[in-house]
Amino acid sequence: MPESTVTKPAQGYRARVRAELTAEIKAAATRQLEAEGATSLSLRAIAREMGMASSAIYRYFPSRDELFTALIIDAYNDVGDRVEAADAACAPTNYHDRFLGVAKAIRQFALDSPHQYALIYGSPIPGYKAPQDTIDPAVRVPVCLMTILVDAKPKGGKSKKLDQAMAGLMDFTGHSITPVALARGVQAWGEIMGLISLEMFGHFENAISDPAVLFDHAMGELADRVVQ
Amino acid sequence: MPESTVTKPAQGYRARVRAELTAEIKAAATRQLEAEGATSLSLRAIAREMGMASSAIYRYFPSRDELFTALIIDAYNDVGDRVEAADAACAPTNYHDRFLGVAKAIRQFALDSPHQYALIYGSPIPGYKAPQDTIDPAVRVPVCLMTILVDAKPKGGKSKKLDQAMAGLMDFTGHSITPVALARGVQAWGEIMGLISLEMFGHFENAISDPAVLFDHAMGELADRVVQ
DNA sequence: TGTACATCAGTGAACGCGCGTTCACTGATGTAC
DNA sequence: TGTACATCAGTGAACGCGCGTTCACTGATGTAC
Repeated sequence: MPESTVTKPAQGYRARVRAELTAEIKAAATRQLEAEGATSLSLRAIAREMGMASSAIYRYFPSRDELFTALIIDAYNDVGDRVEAADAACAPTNYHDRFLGVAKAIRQFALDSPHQYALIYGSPIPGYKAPQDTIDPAVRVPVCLMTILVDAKPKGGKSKKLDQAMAGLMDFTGHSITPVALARGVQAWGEIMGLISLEMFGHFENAISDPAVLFDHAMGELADRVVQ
Repeated sequence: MPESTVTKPAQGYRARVRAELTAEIKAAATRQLEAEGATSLSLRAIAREMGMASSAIYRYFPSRDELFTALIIDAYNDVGDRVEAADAACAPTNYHDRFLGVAKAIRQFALDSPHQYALIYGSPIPGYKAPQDTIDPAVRVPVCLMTILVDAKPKGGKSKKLDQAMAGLMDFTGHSITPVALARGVQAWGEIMGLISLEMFGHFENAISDPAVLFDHAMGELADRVVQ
């Protein structure tokens, strides 16, 4: 309810209400995600929760898939924000802490938003094809990890085979580290995601009662190995 | 069509037909899984594919969830069979090869049956609660990995905190290796599953063009570190 | 400043579809005497 | 060996439900002159 604002409201009243409602729809969708999982997310249920006609959703998202895309991008940006913040909070040359902070930030994201985690790191949604716009948000986490790795200037042997197999990644690093060192980074990324996924998806049941302790131990050991 | 079998057919004709049809339903369900993903698996579609009334499925599986359970158990047993076979094919004291064989067997399973892989190692199916019967098949892979680890008698420090955090696993090993060594095994399991999941779920796109080369390299390095 | 028109948000009914599950039923196959 | 009965597989209709999406519409908000 903007009354007597002297300055013209930023891009108009309607645009602001629209942005708010768009956010609200995404919030309702997120809530549904948490209750039911990704595949059973329904436009009608969202509309119901918001007290509007189901057809009204189409003023904000042209289809169910577009809504999915928005949720996926938000999830990637959430974990991306956390990871970059954790990284930035460390002394730039303290690679060990930077690595550890990033790893813990990813796990914390998973614990805080398990369904968002499953949405982006679990099985792909059947029938849904991620558009190009998801790529940039998606790579923020690996980019952050690889940047730490490159900064740490790790040693490692050469390997023409590996070099070719990871051509895309090698280009990204500007060939400033060797393929074996880079592979170690990818392995670390794999170990982080693997441990978190095993935990989140129930594979530690009856075996590991305190995953946090194991994770922290593992990440300490991993950081020693990869960026020290 | 069993004609004039002298011996009485094993547990009767009907029982055999029944077993065959049960298998056929699971096969049709698997085919659907491959085409549509886990959540959109429908009893009616299976019945349609098999040319029978949708209600007939209920003679074989009392509900959709029971069918899911059967598929999940089959998937765990498939990867379990592969992993145990790969392990058994190695000289028992060649821990390096045993580890490598097991890791490659898991990845090969994922490549051969991506949707089965997603079914058991991806996001949980919303609304589905895995019953007790899935546990035994589910632990075959980690049990195999941990057995190799224990056989290799790895060194490693003590840690009361880790010991407690992994109490269940420690009990399984009969406390024959230290918690730090055991943690290294869990880390290895995490790295295997993480690298495969990143690959299968599309996170290597544009970065790693030949995941097989990276995986084999990583597993060689990992085996050196864990069981050598 | 006031008027005429264009844009937009939201409605409610409808289309066409698929789903899991139940139920009373018909025949065929097995079992007991 | 033959008969009477019980068991089982499979049918087809029905219940009650939810879904994504389209469409013509009503009012309210913005814009141009």
